[in-house]
Amino acid sequence: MKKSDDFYSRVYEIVKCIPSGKVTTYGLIAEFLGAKSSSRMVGWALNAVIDRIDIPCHRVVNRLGELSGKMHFDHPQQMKDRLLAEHVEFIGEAVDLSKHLWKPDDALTDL
DNA sequence: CGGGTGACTTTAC
DNA sequence: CGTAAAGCCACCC
Repeated sequence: MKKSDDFYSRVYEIVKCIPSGKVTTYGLIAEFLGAKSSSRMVGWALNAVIDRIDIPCHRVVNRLGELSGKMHFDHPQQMKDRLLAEHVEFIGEAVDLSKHLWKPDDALTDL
């Protein structure tokens, strides 16, 4: 495996590294990749792999912790349901980032 | 190269 | 809270 293929591949690698019970944001991933303004591409990249269980797209939320991508799931409720199953606490419809925010930097330890 | 796109973000009304 | 618009950038054709 290469450490850097494309922007997309990097997104997948990072998302796959998100530990259970943790979530991250599009902006954080994009920023980590060096293109903080390409946060949209992060979500778009996930949409291309939404079918791959290898990539827990449900652990990626917007900067407020809202499940902005749930609408793209076959069953939107599943996104929140999965997070709840991973002991992720919610504040209304948003994840409690103050307790479950994960940074790509933490992946460096494993990569 | 250029145009279209988007699961973002920010500002504004 | 809602919608709108702009900025922004990588990918695809």
